Amino acid sequence: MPAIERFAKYLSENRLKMTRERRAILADVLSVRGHFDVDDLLARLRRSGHHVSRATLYRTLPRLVESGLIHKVEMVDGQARYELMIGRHHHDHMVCLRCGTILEFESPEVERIQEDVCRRKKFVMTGHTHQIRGYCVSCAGDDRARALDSRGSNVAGRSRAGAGGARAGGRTGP
Amino acid sequence: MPAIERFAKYLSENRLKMTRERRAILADVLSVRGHFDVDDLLARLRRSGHHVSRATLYRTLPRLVESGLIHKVEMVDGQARYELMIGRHHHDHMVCLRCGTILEFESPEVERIQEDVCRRKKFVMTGHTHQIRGYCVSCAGDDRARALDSRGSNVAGRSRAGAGGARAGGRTGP
DNA sequence: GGATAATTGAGACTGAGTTGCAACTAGGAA
DNA sequence: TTCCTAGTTGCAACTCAGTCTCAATTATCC
Ligand SMILES: [Zn+2]
Ligand SMILES: [Zn+2]
Ligand SMILES: [Zn+2]
Ligand SMILES: [Zn+2]
Repeated sequence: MPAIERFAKYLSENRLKMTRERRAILADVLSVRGHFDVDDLLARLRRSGHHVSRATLYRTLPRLVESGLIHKVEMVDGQARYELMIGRHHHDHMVCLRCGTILEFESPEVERIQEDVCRRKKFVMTGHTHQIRGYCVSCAGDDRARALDSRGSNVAGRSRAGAGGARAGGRTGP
Repeated sequence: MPAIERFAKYLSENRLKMTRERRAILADVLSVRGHFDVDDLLARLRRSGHHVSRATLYRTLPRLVESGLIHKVEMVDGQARYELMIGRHHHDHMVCLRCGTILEFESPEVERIQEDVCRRKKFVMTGHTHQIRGYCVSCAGDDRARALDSRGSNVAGRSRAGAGGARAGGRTGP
């Protein structure tokens, strides 16, 4: 089933409306591969001439998540990312502290162990977050790398471009 | 080596000073078992008659982390926790979405797999975060549980006591 | 073509955490 | 011990992601 149709179905099933804004957001989301954040999305929307307010975007993303079209990646650095989940299945992430690159990994073994642990502790798991921090190939070996994290305030190069005005930042994740 | 001495060593090695505030914070941190957040700590400090500003607390915690005495647990819900690490080793966490209880687990197997993955992707790992969300024994089976998370905005019962004034909240994490 | 409930945008607000700055103080030098 | 200076503190203003309020707008059902 086409994404737009799937979203429409989800909406009508929940007595929600298919608005121009929601259509624009979905269209944009479908056009990106990889992980993106709210600012990325907003910048692209504006560039393509759509007027969607930040509030509306923040209100729509959870709908797209609930409809199963995208997935929210709650980053520990406090900046959530999203990714298209159509035809994909669960995986976890590795984040480069210098360039921001996000790699993916999956391990049925780890998933199994998680369930074992939960069973043992009688814990009902509803979700999990598993992120590896460090430096990707092209950033490792760099001077700035090393040290930081593990012990110490692990906050390194955020990709946030300084930005000029209040919240106009245009980011373009690698 | 006693904690206070270890901290003093760390401080002098870094040309930092052992102030009354730092001593009070360390003493308090040493008196707690389990995971605590900044508000917990601040409330206890005030209760025990110490005047330590929020800013100072935020400035001191990274020092305690760097000295290896405590560890920062970056929660995905945006509220960092800390825990004493003296005589302990690495572990990860399970967080109850209803009561806030934090359980711990450790799996050498998972840690090994992580390293394998990194080796394979030529990623230099400096740290990781692995958190399982769900419901603990006493909260599972409850009505409010179920649904939420996994798909949908996984935000459930934060332990935050309503609190009256601006930031006076007294929390007492289980 | 309405009626009506959902939606939108703007801006105020929240909450965790950070920062600039003037006053203060630990701790080595004299 | 007294001085001197770099480090420290508290406060308040600020940042930043995200949420909320509310009047105006609009999709959908009849
Ligand atoms: Zn996983
Ligand atoms: Zn991914
Ligand atoms: Zn681990
Ligand atoms: Zn722990």
